[in-house]
Amino acid sequence: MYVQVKFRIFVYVFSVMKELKYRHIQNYLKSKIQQGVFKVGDYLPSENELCMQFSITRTTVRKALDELLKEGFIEKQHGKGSRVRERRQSLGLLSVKGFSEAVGGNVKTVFIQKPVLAKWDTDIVLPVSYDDKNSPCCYFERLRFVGDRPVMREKNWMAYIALPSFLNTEFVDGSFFKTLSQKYFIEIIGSTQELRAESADRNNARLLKIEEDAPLLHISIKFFTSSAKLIIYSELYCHTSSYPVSNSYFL
Amino acid sequence: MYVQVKFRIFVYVFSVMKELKYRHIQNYLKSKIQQGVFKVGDYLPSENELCMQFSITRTTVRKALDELLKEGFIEKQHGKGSRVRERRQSLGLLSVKGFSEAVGGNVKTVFIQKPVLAKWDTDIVLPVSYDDKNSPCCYFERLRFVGDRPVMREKNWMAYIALPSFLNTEFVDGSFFKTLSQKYFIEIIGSTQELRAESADRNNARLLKIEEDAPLLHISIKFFTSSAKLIIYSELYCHTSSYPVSNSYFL
DNA sequence: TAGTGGTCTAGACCACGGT
DNA sequence: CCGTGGTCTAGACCACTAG
Repeated sequence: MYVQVKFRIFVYVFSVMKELKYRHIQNYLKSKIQQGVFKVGDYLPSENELCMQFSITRTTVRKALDELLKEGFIEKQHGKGSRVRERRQSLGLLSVKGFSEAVGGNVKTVFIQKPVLAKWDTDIVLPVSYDDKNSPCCYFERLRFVGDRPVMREKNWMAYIALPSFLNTEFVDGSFFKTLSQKYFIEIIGSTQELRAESADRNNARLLKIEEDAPLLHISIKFFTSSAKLIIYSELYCHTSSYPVSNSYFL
Repeated sequence: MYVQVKFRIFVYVFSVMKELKYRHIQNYLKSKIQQGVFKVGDYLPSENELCMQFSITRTTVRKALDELLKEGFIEKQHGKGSRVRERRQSLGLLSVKGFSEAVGGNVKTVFIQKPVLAKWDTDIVLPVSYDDKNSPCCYFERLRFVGDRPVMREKNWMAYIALPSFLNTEFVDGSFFKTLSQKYFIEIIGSTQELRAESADRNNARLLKIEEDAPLLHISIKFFTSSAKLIIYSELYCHTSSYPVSNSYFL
């Protein structure tokens, strides 16, 4: 009896430690993508090749690829292969129309405040988690332009301890999310948002070059990431009269 | 040679006609859910039972259930079973805070215009598809309250021919989407949206009982459905100062 | 302990894409 | 024609839930 119990505990601990086979393949491929070994547009090894490489069956390989598909890292093409795709930014987050369409030199992002240590601001609308409040806070602020017109002010906060070396990091392609993915291997896995139409206060009016009291779209977002420690809080102020905010969802 | 070609055509037609086994199970279960045979909270037959009922393997049954999971019709519980869940309304669509939370008698929806034949309105922001423009148009308009306060005006258009008997249909639980699902077996499968902060015009100000020129959140949505013929165009005007619009996205 | 869903194996045949 | 991904079979063992 005693032996049996010990055995069961051992089995339990072992099973908790063990990484599932399909998770292993999934994480292996994901890290290769994040590291840029497999670039956007590249084809992954075929399912049969992966079977041989890892000595597993196709069912398991397909399960791993299905997960990567769900996460938006790859797309599959019958008869051709699985290809790395640009990860969907449409994770329930809204994009300013013109930021995706206008791919010429039209779009510009300017730092108003490069990442610095700061206090947790009362401007943050969505509740800041308890752990975050007990950490120093890292803050940065940007202004986004379409052509010469400022269309969005973006304020971001997060726990300093979650990204220690972030203060001195150069942004990859000027993108915060790309930086998180490629330098820290952290992905956005979810978000909650609140949207309001407000009147522009003096500061926003000045930055976005609109009249005070003009209608302004205020979006409060809390981003959850693959790192449990890192939650990103953002407040966006969008001048939507020429460039509405848009998004799509399918499936 | 000639015979071979005929044979291949036959095979092709056959394969096009044939419903995949997992699709068959998927559609079977989906229709039972939509018809209310399996209600929200009910457990579906176990995977092994479905195997026996349809004389197929568990792999195939699981594929069918995975699809239903992705579509949001069921949730799985290890060791218990697969349960019908309230289908996610969060298909990229935003819900007014308070409409989901306030489940008491607090929320009210009032028709300003019951479904009628109308013209395609120029108020529709997103492009109306060519086929739709050539059909008569069905229109209805509602006003949504939290308590006694009007918080959202909702205008809806769609092709009359896609839902012939809709003009005389009673809404299920006062919900348009529930009506589509339970009476027509049509589900929302995607949407695109545009959001703007605007100043309230006289009409919206009157209906929402706010001042003219107060900031108003204007959401334009195009819903795509499981019926290729039916696309729904909506324009929402939200008074967000007390009840912001919110949504969440995960995975 | 019985029944459920979760993972995995070792095959098979098919449809699609390009040579 | 061959290699790719898509579907499907017939098993096996495991972990979770509940009586």
